Amino acid sequence: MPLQEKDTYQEKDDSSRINPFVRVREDHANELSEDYLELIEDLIDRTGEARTVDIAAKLGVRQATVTKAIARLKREGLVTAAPYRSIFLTNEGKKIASRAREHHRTVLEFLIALGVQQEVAEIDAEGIEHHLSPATLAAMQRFIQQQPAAA
Amino acid sequence: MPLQEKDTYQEKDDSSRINPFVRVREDHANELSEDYLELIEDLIDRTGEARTVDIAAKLGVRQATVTKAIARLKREGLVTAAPYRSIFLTNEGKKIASRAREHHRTVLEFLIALGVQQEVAEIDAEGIEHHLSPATLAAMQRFIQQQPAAA
DNA sequence: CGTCAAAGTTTGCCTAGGCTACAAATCCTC
DNA sequence: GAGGATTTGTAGCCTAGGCAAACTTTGACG
Ligand SMILES: [Mn+2]
Ligand SMILES: [Mn+2]
Ligand SMILES: [Mn+2]
Ligand SMILES: [Mn+2]
Repeated sequence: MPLQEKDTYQEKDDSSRINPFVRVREDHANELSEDYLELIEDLIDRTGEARTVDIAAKLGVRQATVTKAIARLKREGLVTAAPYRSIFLTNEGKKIASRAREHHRTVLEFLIALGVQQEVAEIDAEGIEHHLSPATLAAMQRFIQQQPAAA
Repeated sequence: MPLQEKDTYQEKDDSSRINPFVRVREDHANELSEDYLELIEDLIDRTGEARTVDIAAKLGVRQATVTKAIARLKREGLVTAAPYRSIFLTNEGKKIASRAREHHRTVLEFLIALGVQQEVAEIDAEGIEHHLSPATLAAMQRFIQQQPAAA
């Protein structure tokens, strides 16, 4: 067998610890799904339907890119969509969308409570939201509570 | 000319505003460079040299992946490296490394000041650090100052 | 109802960033 | 100064996620 016995993924005295870089790559693997699902839910709530063209405009990508991504989400059982028709979330998709929306809201409120200007907070939240452990999210919520909804 | 006049990248009444999703994609395009450069500087400081095998172990990837990434950093003028020799930062590379390290330290201290456990903070910081506007970074620094270096 | 603009899809291309398998160079160690 | 383990590099493969261009479908409306 040509495979080496010991891989070099982790130092030995480190084998039980999470590698932060590995965690970040995992976060990024989920990021696109989360953003799409949250956005689709949002569009349905606010405009009645989720169309390729609107998703593309919001995300700043071309429609072809959205079509391809939707195909993947369909494969993963997170959305349903018939050709030339708009997009719907499965129950599984709805769960992820809700969680994503919740994270997003928490980060946004947290940054604002911290004193960051609304518009900047909205930009930064979009990236940060995918990299938060439950403990960090909890700390952010605690902080929001403690703040007297400042002026 | 087959190209459509109006692209759909931005809604019209929105054209001067930054699209958060576009910003996140830009952040991610810089992320790998920042992490590599920070790590290379770290290894040089702590062990005397930056070797492919050690970079791979730290990042949790295979050596072949590192070799390819280093080739890209070389192309971009951020590192120098002769075949079978260890890796060095250019001045440009050092600048980015220092900035990355600074961001990293700020986020880490901030999360700890917020009450997040050290180990969790170290994991989350690795992802968050790439998504921070100057204003948010400044707010974090303010918060760190205000905290009495709590027990 | 026919036309045509808007929306959606398909195809083919590209880069980044992973991987394995194998080849080559380096460098301990005796 | 061999020889073998370690390290580095190369080649080829894969997926994700972008793009443009061309094609197809839908549906509004005159
Ligand atoms: Mn996001
Ligand atoms: Mn990220
Ligand atoms: Mn990082
Ligand atoms: Mn870092």
